[in-house]
Amino acid sequence: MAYFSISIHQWFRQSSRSLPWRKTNNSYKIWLSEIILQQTRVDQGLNYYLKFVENFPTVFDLAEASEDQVLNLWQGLGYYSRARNLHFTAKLIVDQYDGVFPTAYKDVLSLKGVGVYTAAAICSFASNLPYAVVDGNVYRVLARYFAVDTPIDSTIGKKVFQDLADELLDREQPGNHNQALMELGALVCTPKSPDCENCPVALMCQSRKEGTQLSFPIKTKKIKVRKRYLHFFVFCVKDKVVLLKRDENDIWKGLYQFPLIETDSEILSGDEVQNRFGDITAITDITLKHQLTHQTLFATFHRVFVDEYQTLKGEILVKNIDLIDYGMPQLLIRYMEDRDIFTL
DNA sequence: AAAGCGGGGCT
DNA sequence: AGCCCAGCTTT
Repeated sequence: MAYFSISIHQWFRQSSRSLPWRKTNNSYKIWLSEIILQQTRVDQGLNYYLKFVENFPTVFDLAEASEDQVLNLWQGLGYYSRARNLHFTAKLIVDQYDGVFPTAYKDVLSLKGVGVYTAAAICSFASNLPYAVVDGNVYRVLARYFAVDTPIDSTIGKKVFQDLADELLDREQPGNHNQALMELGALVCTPKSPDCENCPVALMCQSRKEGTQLSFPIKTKKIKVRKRYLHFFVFCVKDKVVLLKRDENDIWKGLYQFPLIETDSEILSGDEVQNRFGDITAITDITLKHQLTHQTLFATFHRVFVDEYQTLKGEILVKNIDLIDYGMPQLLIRYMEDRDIFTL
């Protein structure tokens, strides 16, 4: 076997973290862990994984849950389409596969929320099938090891790195090989300060020879952040508040929020409030800044105290103590905790 | 091919 | 403030 694979295997046996999804070959649990970990650090996803396994021990339990329950449990983890697709796929596996998680790569890849990385991960971890994973860690490790200057965020780059990973794959134990490669990226070949002194393949690492580790991997696209101004109206109706579900293709789809007026600047005119809600007395509370990857949100909260409220289409009245059961954006959770709205 | 989608940790 | 994370879907 090749130097690279032998070296990372040995390192992996000695230095890998003990993680719950590595102790099973239950493809349901492996699938669950992979969806949770998409674009998410292990430290952040671990508790969610434990919660989900506890609440939904089998795919049948997940399929029987409501989407609201699943989103509520997913609350705070971000990229909520993952939760909606997870639930959709659980129902599909029960309906179309009698609850038996598919094994063949093409079947796994066809599942909603499963792309080429996740399909390769599930197939190699659960069934030891020879598919090479390419995630953010793999891009970084391979780009540095071979000093590949092809941008990873280009179509050609994706192919170059997938081909490289395919060639490098240890076909005797693809599952261990894939995990070792990713673990190396997560623990040693880290983005900002790689621990080359303790890297098992430092001897043959091309970028280390050149001292150019930090210039890899190459990315061309820059993140552009747009500003948004959100005015939330917290209608307090005795011991209840008004919520509605976000159903647009926008951030937080599927989560619940307070009635909202979005504006082009921080200015909200009285006319806009009048047109939307009629004659109300709103007390402007506070503006919170909330940073998402691609958006900077300025959320101003207005409190409206009324004895009665005629709900409009899609709106519901929820007791404050029951708010905990609704999946809501982290920004609103933060506000409600600050104002003790959960217990009001 | 490019844009859109969260939240948190690290530098 | 910018970058990155066990990426995928939609446009």
